Amino acid sequence: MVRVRFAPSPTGYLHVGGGRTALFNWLFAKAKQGKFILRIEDTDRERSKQEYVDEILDSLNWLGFGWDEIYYQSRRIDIYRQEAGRLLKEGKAYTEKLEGKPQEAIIYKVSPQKIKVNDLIRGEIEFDATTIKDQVLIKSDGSPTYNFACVVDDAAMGITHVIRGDDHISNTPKQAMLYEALGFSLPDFAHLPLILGMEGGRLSKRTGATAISDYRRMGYLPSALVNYLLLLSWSPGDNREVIDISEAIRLFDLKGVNKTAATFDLKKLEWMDNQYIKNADPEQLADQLIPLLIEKKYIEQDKFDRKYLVSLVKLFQPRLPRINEFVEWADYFLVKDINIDPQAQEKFLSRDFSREFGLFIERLEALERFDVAGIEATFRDMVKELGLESKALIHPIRVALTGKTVGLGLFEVIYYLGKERTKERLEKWIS
RNA sequence: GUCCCCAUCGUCUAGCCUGGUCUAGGACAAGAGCUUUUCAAGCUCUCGACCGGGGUUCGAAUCCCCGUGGGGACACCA
Repeated sequence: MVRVRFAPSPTGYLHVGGGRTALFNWLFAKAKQGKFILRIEDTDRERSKQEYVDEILDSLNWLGFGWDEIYYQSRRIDIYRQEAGRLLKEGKAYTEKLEGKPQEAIIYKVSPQKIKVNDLIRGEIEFDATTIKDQVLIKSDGSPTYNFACVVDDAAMGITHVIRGDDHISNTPKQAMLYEALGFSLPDFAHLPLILGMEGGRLSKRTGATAISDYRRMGYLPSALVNYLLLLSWSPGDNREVIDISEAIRLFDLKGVNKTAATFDLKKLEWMDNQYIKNADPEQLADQLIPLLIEKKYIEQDKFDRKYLVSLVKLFQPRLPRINEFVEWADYFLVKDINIDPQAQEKFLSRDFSREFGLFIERLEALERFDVAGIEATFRDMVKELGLESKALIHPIRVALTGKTVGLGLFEVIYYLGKERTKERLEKWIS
């Protein structure tokens, strides 16, 4: 049975690279009907924080990667000491006390040899152990080092496939030696290419958000982020790109993972997010928006028209790159006093429209069927009578009603704004 | 510095293993146009890549070597 693990260290938030590693592990487990194990590598007591553990678990849950088992290394210290003691007894390790350190450390004696590791993604990689120095197993404070705890745990937890970031390649020979010394059999290794920032090099705060929780906060749909991450260094082999998670489980294979580092591209993520927003349930999107709208004071808790909100969400769904954008894009449907973009005003409302706006209000008042088609028909008639081009009036009205130069079709705007609000906003421009 | 990994459009990638069907395909971005109303939606089109050099071969994006470039790792951090 396949058993894989994701082993984050709670010394920081779960970042995009970690999320992708978790995804591939989880996917591999699902595809092979194996187990996905979560191991919190919290042996560094100084830097490990409970808040980070919470944040990592939250992010993983949000992404939808449930785990079958969870372990904390901090609770397994005895096991590591015991295993190190064994190596000591067998003469494979020695102790050393450094000046200023509380106790002796246990150190593994590296013997010169060639170490070959087979990587499922890269094939055979050879290392020369003479370039590797003796490895500390147990530090002077009694805690294990990363490489040692990792090996002891992977063996103890029956991990069959170690799927992790490329940055661990150079740890692999060190770990391979420890497997052998401890008498454990080697798991399969698969090193995933790194995710780079737009300017090359590591994804960093400078080049954009790095934490999964940042993307959550910005309003990306987890399904879209997961789909985007899936496409970084993996491809189904054909041209499919929008692949939901159940299809991904069916298609995923380590063979489809390529060796090249991928650059994180926010534009494509936005496009992907829009693909998912389009197909999302508007009721659910509305639920997600409600707290934001309340915070903005656009609506009041339990005092708003939910049906109306949902209909607005539907209207904007095809266009939103992130659901949170709705707050800025649809504000004029929700607030009493709209903000008018000064440039838009300058461009479209610099002359006097009293006559046209006044006439339009009259016609709307007289309109029998106040629906999109009716509004459009009456507008077209009026424009014709005035001998104007429709766009000569459409843009100024849009700016007066929405404060923006871009947005929905004007007649939809009027319909959803309603007769009264349309009138009020147009009247402001009549002198 | 030492060790390791990688190399197809600006970006994500297909093709590479099993050389010919590749005048290299798709997507994002960008640009142009259409949509008797905007674009931030939709549709159409355009731009745009096999890092360089040597081999091997009738033939190389595909195989081999060297160079160059990029990335990663070299802690009693993980």
